[in-house]
Amino acid sequence: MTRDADEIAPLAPSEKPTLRTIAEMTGFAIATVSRALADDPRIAKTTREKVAKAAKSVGYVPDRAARRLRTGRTQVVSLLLNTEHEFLGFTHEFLTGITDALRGTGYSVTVVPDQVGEDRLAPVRTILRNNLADGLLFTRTECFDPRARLLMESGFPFVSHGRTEFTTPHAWVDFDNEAFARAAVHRLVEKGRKRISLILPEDRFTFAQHLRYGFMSAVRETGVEYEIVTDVTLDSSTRAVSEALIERRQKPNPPDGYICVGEVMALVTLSALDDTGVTPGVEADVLAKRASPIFDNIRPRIETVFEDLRATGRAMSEMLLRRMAGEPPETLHVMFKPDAGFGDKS
Amino acid sequence: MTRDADEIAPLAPSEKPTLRTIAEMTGFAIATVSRALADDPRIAKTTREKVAKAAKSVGYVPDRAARRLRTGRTQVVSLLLNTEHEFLGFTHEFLTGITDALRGTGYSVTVVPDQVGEDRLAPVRTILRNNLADGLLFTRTECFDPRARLLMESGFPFVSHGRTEFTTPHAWVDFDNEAFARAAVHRLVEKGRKRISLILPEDRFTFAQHLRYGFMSAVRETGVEYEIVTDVTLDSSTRAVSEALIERRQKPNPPDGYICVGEVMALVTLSALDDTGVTPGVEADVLAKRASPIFDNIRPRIETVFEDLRATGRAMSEMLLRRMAGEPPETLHVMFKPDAGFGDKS
DNA sequence: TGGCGGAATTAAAACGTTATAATTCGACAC
DNA sequence: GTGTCGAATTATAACGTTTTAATTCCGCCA
Repeated sequence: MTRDADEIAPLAPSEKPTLRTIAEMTGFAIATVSRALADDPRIAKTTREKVAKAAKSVGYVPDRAARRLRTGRTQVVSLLLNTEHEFLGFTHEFLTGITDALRGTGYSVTVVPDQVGEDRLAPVRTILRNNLADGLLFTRTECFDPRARLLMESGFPFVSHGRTEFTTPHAWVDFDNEAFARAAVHRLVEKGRKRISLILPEDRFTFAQHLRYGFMSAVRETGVEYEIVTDVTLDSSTRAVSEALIERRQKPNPPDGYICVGEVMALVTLSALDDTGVTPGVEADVLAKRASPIFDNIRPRIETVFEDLRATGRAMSEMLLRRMAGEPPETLHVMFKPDAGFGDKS
Repeated sequence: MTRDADEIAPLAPSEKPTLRTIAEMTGFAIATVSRALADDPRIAKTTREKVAKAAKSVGYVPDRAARRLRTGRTQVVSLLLNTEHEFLGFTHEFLTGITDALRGTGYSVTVVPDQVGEDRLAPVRTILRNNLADGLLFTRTECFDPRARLLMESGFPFVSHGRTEFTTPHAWVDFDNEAFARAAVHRLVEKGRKRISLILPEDRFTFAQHLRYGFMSAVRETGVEYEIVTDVTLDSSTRAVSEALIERRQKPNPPDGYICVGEVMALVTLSALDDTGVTPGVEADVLAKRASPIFDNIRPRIETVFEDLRATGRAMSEMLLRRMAGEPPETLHVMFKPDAGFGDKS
């Protein structure tokens, strides 16, 4: 109506600006403003510019609830976070990578607890049914992960940390645990170790298979003796692991090389060795995968391979953004390789 | 219209149930259903029951976007999470406590990065302006924390981890760092240590004051020698801290007692001692505050005090719920005390 | 018989968007 | 002049709630 002048009307006192505010300022209809802000080419360029200017001048930012109600898109990404085990740097690094990648995209991250013991599907179902997110990230992937299956069936965008054994492709980011295990065995043999011990995750996790395969094939290649600790897994309590390790050392022919998947295992192993009077680097060697830079300060120094979880979180988020934008999952995966060799510095 | 029968109509195929669905099933109006579900006493009891039953039978759950649009409440709690420093167990434990306490309340947690280096207010402003949450949690509180100030001015519910020095009351949860520092000094003196070293957080953080005060008063009480490391703070890089510690040991009259605020400092200190040929427990002692249970596996064993961050996260969330429900902040605070004394087991 | 009060329910508006389906209006062809 | 087309804009409905302000209806009193 009052669109004669080229000037935009001054903004109303101090109410939250909405499309209507801008419409009144510029004299255009709400629908036009909405389209103009979406940069719809069907709106005249001059109009778009005028609207953009007005929007900026009042600091307009679209109401998420309204947009969400209308479009059904939440602008939220959910992270299924394991809360029962110890992770040291894991959670922190991973989360940092995720928020890093999502910065400036308008997406926010919500954290949803994932108890491996309980029904891992429950939180996923809630998210799907209540439409709480546009995409999902999760860790600790199982070979036939029920979450992955449900999400694939529902056509819901997700990226898993770790692969599955499903034939249908989905987006994933993984660390090459097979290569890690293989390299660790070779390195220990190189150091003259004769009997190598490994603690695995529970079998249902995909990376248990990768670790086992890498370990076994390197063991066969080198002919070194080996043992895979039974009774105890990566998820056992530190106390249980510690007891198992100590008990083993009191029996004949104990291992002299230890491969540790993660810093918690490494610390437990080191303390168990210490408690049984074994000096790492002398009578035995410990090799570990670690996610936290702080490990440089562990004494005695041990050789480690660094899994960059910040980069992992970043990669997963970027992938999820692409999935949510409609990109098909076929080519969306990244495998992080262990760095060239072991070393306590890198 | 068809409310003659007492039976509720069978639900429509497989669409997302809404108030309208239930209204059609029961024959009541949407408004009635809404009220009934809110257990409004102005609705007849029998009606409420019938509606509840129908809602349950179709698994109705209110649409968050719609509710949010209508009421302005987001059902979201935001956590300002520091992403630049190393925290080992901190983030994981803290977050676990939060999700724990929020389970079943309908609130979800979003994680927002908080870079101490950058403008710490920016994320808060965004949250306020865009109405992204109903409440806020943050850590690493400063004496005159600008975030706390802004939030108090805006009347926005929040709980800080750590106190401020503002006169206006606000909700907080804190660990008694003063008592920790005091107890640590006394314990070291008890062990026969003569010169005690402490690394503090940057001055602007409130807990720096508490630590300093506890430390200094115990030092005066006992008459022990002391030094507060300059040049370096809790937030310095591990490398810088390590170098400072090592350098100090090469000068005359080095400390023989170290108080470490957090496991990162403890590890760095232990490794620095090791690197300079000092055996903890013999020529020097290290005492630490820790947040992660894994520290039991650190060798050499050191005495620690456990700050339960899971409980902290839980307490903060519960408090925030009460704040969001309108409870005034005056009485909302909890101080966690260090456990009775030092010990490597508890 | 008429009116009144109160309990129970409901119609309708609103929250701020987006998308569908008009509507306007000038230009241009016939 | 009439008709058609297309570009630009707009009115309107809808998303699923909550809440204000009716409306219905019954019993009861005068």
